[in-house]
Amino acid sequence: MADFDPAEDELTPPPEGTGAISAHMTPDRQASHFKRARHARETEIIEDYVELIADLIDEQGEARAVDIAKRLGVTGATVNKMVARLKQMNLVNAEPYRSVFLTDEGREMAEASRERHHIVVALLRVVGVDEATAWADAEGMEHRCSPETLMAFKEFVKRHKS
Amino acid sequence: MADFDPAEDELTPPPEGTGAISAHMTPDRQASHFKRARHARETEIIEDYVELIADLIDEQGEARAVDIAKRLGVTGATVNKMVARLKQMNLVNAEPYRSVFLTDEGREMAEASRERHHIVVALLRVVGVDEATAWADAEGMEHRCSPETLMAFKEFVKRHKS
DNA sequence: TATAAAAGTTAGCCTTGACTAATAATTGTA
DNA sequence: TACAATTATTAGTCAAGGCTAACTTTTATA
Ligand SMILES: [Mn+2]
Ligand SMILES: [Mn+2]
Ligand SMILES: [Mn+2]
Ligand SMILES: [Mn+2]
Repeated sequence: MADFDPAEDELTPPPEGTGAISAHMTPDRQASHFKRARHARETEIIEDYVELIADLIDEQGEARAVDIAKRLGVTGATVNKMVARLKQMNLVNAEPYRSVFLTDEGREMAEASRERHHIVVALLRVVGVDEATAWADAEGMEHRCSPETLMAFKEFVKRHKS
Repeated sequence: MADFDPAEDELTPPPEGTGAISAHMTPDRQASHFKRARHARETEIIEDYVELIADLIDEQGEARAVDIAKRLGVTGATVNKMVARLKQMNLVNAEPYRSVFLTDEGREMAEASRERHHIVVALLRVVGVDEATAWADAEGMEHRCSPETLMAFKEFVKRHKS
């Protein structure tokens, strides 16, 4: 952790040949892309949990561990441990044997995740991906799009929604 | 590992409300999306190593551990351990104190990864993402697009290349 | 050709995010 | 209200993918 420092993350122009390196893509800049990618990997699971907890609360009135486990396809033990982490991070409130609730911070993250998720699905649909595939692929892609890219997706979708 | 079985991975239609579940998005289907996503996370780092090794070989004639480390932004020790894993997986050939070479299988994976990487960048450019952001975001997104989505991207780019 | 610098290796540590198995608490039902 | 079924918790295990520090080998150069 603490491997990625946004301050030194200057976005990098593209290569010219087949490989990745050119005058614009120095080893250092490429390394910063990989660091950014590793950072995104770290937050992705947290985001999925929080978004799913919000979905359960909104759909069923509460988020029980057993339902979280069912929808994520993991065991209850895994959920239990992760909920403890989310609590530690002040994203949820949880008491033993009770269901899970979002803090204000958690709710905020959930809404943001949900919006990104939907933008990615919409973009995929607009460029011709079928609905089933769009929902499947968005589950991973959503975590790897920068705000800039999401904004571009949003505007592109708006222009091509017809 | 071995958590994702492509056979039972039926692609899933979308939700209707705000949350994720509807008649078409059952808990089971949503779980299969998450499993697919976890599977992609597992292979992503392997793909980055192999693609980078190919880049180094093509650009510099050989892939030395020190250069792999520099471009990935990790330590030499990390590269050493990972190269041992790649060798185990029959993706590279490597001897102590010598640089790393791709097996036929490794070269194949590298070419495929490279192509996906370029398709994703091209798609992002077409929908209005600037070049620097496109290269940064593609580093993560490239691993999370299904073949169906990549095909859609490819065709969309072809139609909108002008 | 010595010697210093650079590169590679190894051992040991850490966190994350899975798992199983055993146990405990809660909830539904006869 | 008992008791069974469901749900939650805890303890222990594991692999992946990072790290540092110490050491060895190779390579470059004085
Ligand atoms: Mn999501
Ligand atoms: Mn997701
Ligand atoms: Mn790539
Ligand atoms: Mn990548």
